[in-house]
Amino acid sequence: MPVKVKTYLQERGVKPSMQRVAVMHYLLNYFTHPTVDEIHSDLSKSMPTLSKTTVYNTLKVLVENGAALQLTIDEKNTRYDGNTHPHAHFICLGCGKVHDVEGVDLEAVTKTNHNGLQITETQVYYKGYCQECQKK
Amino acid sequence: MPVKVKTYLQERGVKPSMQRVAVMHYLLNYFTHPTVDEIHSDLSKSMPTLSKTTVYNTLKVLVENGAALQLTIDEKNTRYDGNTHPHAHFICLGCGKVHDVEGVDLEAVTKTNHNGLQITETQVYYKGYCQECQKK
DNA sequence: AAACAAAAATGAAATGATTACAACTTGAAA
DNA sequence: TTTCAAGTTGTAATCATTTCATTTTTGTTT
Repeated sequence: MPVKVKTYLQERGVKPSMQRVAVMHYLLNYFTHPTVDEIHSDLSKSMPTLSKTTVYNTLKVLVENGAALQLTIDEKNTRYDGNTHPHAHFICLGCGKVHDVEGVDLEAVTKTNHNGLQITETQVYYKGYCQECQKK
Repeated sequence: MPVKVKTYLQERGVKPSMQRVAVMHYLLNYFTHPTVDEIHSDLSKSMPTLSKTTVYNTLKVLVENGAALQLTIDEKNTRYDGNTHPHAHFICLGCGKVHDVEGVDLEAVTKTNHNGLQITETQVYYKGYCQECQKK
């Protein structure tokens, strides 16, 4: 771990409770773009009392403080990403997995003049089929 | 109306029932990126027996046949767009309105080499504050 | 035109993600 | 150590969406 998760949260103005550290730690180690359910059920193994409400609350706090990204690429479930560096996403319509897409210059996409709109966030979503699923 | 909605649907392989024509007509006349609820409650005025399930079914058919776009820019509600020409979208975090954003070259955004991913759709979403809401 | 079959529409009920809320716990400050 | 605000928990409510059985419509065949 490069930086302690506790410090990571404090630097972003998030009080580091045990539960918040656990969720943040999860997001900084598994870049699978997990759903609330996945985070909750995985963490429950080592923290049996962790409630799903807390996972919801925590993710809300993390997103509000720029410590996580909220993705709406998947119509079924909101997904979260601990990688807050701007990047695009791809969802496979075959297997449902979400991947990062590097090499898309989001800065460039955003810089265009947009008629006085004040843009705070840019999301680029691709849908299609991953290499695995193309074979089938 | 440039082309009859009935013809418009037939050209896209959608059987033009009364309900489908009504929904498609709505999307081709109101580019407000409406929710299912908005479509249903507006159309209900002139078609009191229209069920919300039918609106859901119809929108699914329209999206599957490329006659409408489904937007997930708004976390609360799925929104639909009768403008299927590729374009970016903006949602105002103040008032919640969704606007089209012209001048973003989606072709260019998509053309980049993405490691063998087969991309069938690209969505570009901006979030922020519209001119009106910036004043407040 | 009657009979039929397939497709579409309907409304009620079920599902499932998310939110609201009241009670309980924790941890830092006085 | 008492106090208080913030955080956590579990249950219940909410609300968008889906499922499903029934009814209606439509087009086709006799």
